Amino acid sequence: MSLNTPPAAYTPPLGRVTITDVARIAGVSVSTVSKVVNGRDGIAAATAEHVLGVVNDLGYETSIVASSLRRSHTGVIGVLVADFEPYSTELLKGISNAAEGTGYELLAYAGGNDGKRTDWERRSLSRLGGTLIDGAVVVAPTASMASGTGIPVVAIDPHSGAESVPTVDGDNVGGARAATELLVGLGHRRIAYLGGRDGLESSRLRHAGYLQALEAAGIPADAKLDRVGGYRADLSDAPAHELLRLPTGERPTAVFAANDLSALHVMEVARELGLRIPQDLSVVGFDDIPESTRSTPPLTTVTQPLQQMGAEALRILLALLAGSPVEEQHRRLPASLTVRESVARPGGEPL
Amino acid sequence: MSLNTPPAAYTPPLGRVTITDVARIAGVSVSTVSKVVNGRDGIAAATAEHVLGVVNDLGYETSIVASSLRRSHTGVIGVLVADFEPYSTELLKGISNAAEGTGYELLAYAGGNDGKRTDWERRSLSRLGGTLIDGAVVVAPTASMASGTGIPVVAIDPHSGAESVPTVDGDNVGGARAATELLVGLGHRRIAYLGGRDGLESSRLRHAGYLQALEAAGIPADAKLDRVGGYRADLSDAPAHELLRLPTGERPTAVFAANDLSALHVMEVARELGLRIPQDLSVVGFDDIPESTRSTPPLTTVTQPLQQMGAEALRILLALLAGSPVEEQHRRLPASLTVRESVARPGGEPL
DNA sequence: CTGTTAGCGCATTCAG
DNA sequence: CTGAATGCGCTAACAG
Repeated sequence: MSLNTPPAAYTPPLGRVTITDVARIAGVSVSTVSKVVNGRDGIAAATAEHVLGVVNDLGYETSIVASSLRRSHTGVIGVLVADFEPYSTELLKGISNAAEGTGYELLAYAGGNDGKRTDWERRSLSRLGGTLIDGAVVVAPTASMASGTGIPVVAIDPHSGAESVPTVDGDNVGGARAATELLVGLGHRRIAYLGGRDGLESSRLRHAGYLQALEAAGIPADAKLDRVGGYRADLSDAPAHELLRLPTGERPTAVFAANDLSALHVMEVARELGLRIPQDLSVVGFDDIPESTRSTPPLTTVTQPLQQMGAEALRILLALLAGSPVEEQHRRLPASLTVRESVARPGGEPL
Repeated sequence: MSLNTPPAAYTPPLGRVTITDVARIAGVSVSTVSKVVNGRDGIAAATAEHVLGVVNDLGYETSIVASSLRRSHTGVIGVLVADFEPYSTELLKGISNAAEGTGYELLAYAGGNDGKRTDWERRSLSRLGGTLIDGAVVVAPTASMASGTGIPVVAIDPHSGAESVPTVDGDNVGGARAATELLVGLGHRRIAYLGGRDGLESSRLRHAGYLQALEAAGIPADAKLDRVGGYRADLSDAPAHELLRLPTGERPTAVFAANDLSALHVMEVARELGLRIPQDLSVVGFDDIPESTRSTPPLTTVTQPLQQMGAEALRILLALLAGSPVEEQHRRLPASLTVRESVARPGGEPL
């Protein structure tokens, strides 16, 4: 069959197989291959079959890059994070589960790990949007993403300030208050707070919950015990050392850290300084990442339904992509306290 | 200044800001903007400054898609996974840490969650490679990726059979043998095996380790106790039920599952069937994902240095990208047994 | 120093 | 039913 005979000028594809390679080997035009691959009709059955055979032989796949440049949609949803750490990967698991069976593929992009850049979310969105991805879930953006692109966006754990995109978060105030109340109830009075990243609404709200609980208990807020850990282990190192090196009598008997990552680091610093947990220091975190059960002792923390939050964000994004109006702009999921062995009464008596 | 006056035909950018928008508003040509943005020299300082001003005002970022189509490299490394689950996200954390400061950004792509497709790795590689990403780390590919593209590739937990790409894995045989020996040492004789995904070398090797340990102990292998769970909770459900519903006397007193995900599911099924762990059934997993400490009781498992494996894969890939010869084609990291509360002697006596 | 031209791989008109 | 032409946003030659 002459169709199967490669033309004289045939060059075996060395690197990536392109649509041109397929066309040349199949002996048809590029546009015919495109139509066959995309299932457009108006192609003779015999031609289609033959082309598909070549496609299969060569292992051709349309380049998402080239096609997205030309097309308006790609069937790919982006998940934009600063970094792949326990919090964002937990959301990712939830998003991934929820994406199953929707026909969309997932592309997670970490564009913030170069350090100094603060507007990674707008930057990433701009770099990928409009072409590569049809929509995006942005995790913990610290800046507005307005004017970034025209694609639909949903934010998880949004930044402070007005934002026009739908958001998903947990009950930050309630969770923080519950965590602080637990410590107060145990008899702690010097309860330090290791805050989150500036610019994030969750950071502001957890701080507010902490202060509310102190006030309700009649405990005056002490600026010396109120630090910022930036939600990260490295940024928590200095403030944790400062807090735990305060002279006895001033040193906190408990630390409520704004997320688990910084709480776990507080525990490390405590161990380093010879403080026993929970006898000498109680520690509470926020998020309940899987790692929170791996420490010794396991960490008491505020449980957020992270995977569910991710799934919810994807659900909203899919609705947006389908053109359905979004019923609620802010979806808040409940948080609950999970008590493990990192807390005790000030003296060290167990619960 | 006339340069700042938009030309008559000015249209405000609605969706994404393109290089053309910037050029038009800055009153220069597209190529001039390109040169400025990419820091090429041969541009008057004043022009550069002016263009950068417009770029900033408009929040322009070069589209990774368009530029990658033209350029040979993108500064982005792809991590290709079937799915975002605890195993792959743990690797992702390690890769992400190792990528910090290298100048590369990370793009994780889940192309296998559409179900029936088995050759997701070649497909994803073909869709992204050659253009979007400079190199790729492929997690648990079950098929060869040869001829997919021309970019360098490193595989973690590779498929069975000859593969030309460098690979990283853990000590599967040794780990599986240690796990089985633990159970044998406790006095178990009916030790079931819940195998991994066919096509993966790790699956084959863990099975081999299990059989080796049985043979060394003089315990005949029993086909009825040797099942396949596909490394996934859903695929483990039926075989787990079958194993645990065997009549007393035939029912295994211990299950060694090929990964933690299936081991955790075995524990769920056991609970559902009213079997107590570890009194009625001992369970051991493989991987030591963070979730393995969250179960009650915590799971005994074979610890693989997952994050380190990810970091190692990235290190090799970077060497490949830099053109350095790779010293070893197969990098195997040690595995060790981590005993938690999910195992006991057959009778149920604690350790 | 700056603008013009030519494609990267592909999908989409519009003619044959 | 199929092929040739056009352009997506961008960069790299090459002119001016």
